Amino acid sequence: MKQKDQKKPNLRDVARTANVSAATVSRVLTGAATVSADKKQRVEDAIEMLQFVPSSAARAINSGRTRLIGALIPTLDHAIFARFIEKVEETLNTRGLSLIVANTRFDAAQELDKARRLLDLGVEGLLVSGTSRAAEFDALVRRYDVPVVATSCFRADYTYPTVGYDNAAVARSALHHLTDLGHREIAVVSGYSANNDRTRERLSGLRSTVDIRLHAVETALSYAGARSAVRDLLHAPREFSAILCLSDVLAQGALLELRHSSDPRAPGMSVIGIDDLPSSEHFDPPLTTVHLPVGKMGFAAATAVADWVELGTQPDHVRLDTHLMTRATTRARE
Amino acid sequence: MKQKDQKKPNLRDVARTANVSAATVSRVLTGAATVSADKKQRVEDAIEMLQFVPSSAARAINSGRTRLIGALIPTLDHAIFARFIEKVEETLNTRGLSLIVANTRFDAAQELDKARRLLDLGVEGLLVSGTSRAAEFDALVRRYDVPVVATSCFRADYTYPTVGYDNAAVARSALHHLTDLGHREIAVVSGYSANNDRTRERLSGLRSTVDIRLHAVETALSYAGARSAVRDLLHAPREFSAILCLSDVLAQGALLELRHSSDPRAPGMSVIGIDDLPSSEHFDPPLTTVHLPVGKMGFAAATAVADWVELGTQPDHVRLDTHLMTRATTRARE
DNA sequence: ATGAAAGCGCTAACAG
DNA sequence: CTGTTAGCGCTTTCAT
Repeated sequence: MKQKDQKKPNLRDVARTANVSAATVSRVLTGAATVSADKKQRVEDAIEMLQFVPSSAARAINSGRTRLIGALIPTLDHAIFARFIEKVEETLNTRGLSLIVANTRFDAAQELDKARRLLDLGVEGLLVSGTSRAAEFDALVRRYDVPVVATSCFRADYTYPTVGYDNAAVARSALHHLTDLGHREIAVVSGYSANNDRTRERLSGLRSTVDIRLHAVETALSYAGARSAVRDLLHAPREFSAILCLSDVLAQGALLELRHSSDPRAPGMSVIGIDDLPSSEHFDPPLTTVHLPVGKMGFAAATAVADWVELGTQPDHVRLDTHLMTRATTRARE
Repeated sequence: MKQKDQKKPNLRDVARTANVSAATVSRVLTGAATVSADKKQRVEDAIEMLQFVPSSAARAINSGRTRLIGALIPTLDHAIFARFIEKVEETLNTRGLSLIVANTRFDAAQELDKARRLLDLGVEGLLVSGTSRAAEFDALVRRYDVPVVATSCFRADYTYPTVGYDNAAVARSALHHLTDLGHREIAVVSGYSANNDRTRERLSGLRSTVDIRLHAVETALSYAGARSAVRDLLHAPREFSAILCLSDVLAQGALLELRHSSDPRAPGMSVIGIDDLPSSEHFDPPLTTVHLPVGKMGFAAATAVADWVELGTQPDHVRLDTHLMTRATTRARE
């Protein structure tokens, strides 16, 4: 009541009101050192009465820490990334860190831009997706000297530790499932590979196989994209008895198109996806797909950066296991 | 080369190497005042050679700004929230602000907790979802004195400005569509309302209508939840000719179950959703639903906090228009 | 145009 | 256990 309420009170004001030194106030704030119950009480009362809130900036300048981690992800508009980020946030929080998200829209230039922003904001670590980025990225990171962990892939030889699965192997396992069922002519539907190295890795895993005729098409990563791709495929002269979709969204879209289609091959067509979205299990029919442990990946990636930031030791690469979920959309070639 | 490379260089080091004062360095950093081309060049060279990066904390302490906005959202694991957040991030970025996300898992206690964290971190504004929150929330916000904008709803009488649509009206418009088609006995499938005020608002919009028999059930907000709810509904003695789902995930799940079902009523059953997920249009059959402009909402909400933070003027409530998307899953009662 | 000096709000080192 | 004294790294008057 004595002072004007115009200015926000600072620690010194609290000290004054509580009749103690600034150091003592700081002590009760950090909970670190021992303070007599009496003074502690007085300080807390003063804090309450002045409605004091400590300045995060001042704390940061002294501790040299911001407790912020930045994540550069292509988009949140895919269940798979959203789930990942959700788990990252949760894990970081248990480590006392907070998450700043930045969408890059699958664009290296935007990624670089946002990285600059985040670094400038003082993030203590960075999470990135995949392994292909702008040339200036490394220099930037070296300059700011912050830990960087790459996710959604496993590449023991990459500049930064990777946390993910082997995309080539994943695609291969889907392919093997189809070939084991006797399929020899297979259509491959993927999102555009130009700006997506996960897609490229998966495609490369496929290319290395012989004796099988693959017919690959790229389309927009959506139901609509998949439907039109499958429609085109069905109209093309090329034969195929199975469709390998490089992600579940595409596989679900393909399934919708096949059901809709009057093509005689449609009912018997095998379809397999990659991701194992929550919805895939309950789709009709349940989608055969390769399960990718995104939740685990989020946890592992967050743990890796957090450890690196806190302990200062660069973490190892983490390879996550994936596995085939055989459900109802694949069958032996007739 | 002279000094040991162990410590990170600070502005003073730059000043020394460039043979200018700290003030001058600060000037070229902020780009504010005029500095002679010569000195400016020297400073930039020094910055480059020392690989100097300014401290965000120090900048923050002086400017009193963190440029951080916090968003408290239930989950990222729903397309609808993910899309919203994506747009928020994008919009905030064009305003020079960054987004810290915190998931609350539909839990008021967690929301309060995370709000505390965010505020403590120094966010300059907060985005929250819906209108029901912990009692202590308001006091917390008042104390930190930051702008708060509530989204996903429109409530002109709420404590904080709201940016969203009228959930009761939305549900009502879906209902009207069904009643216009002659349906009189309608099953209503929703997520659990206990922890979700959007769901409660939608339900309340429904309750206020007479002459129609509504049979409401709550279930998990997923394909699986919807499927089991519809299965139960079909087995129950209660009759109905249409299913009103309070969100598209549920409606899609219901459709899957109906297709799967051998119940004679299944093929003729009308189904309507709310949300208009991107996938709903391409679903088979295309889902009739009420379109909710989440992207616009993200933009509007971000703009509202950003304006409030920058200009200091509390924004008005924003009511977004929704509209019925009549597609293939609803038909006149036979 | 430029530098000296005075902080911003807090924590930490050091006495006592 | 507690206060005093220095800063942390930067921006900002205020002279010059």
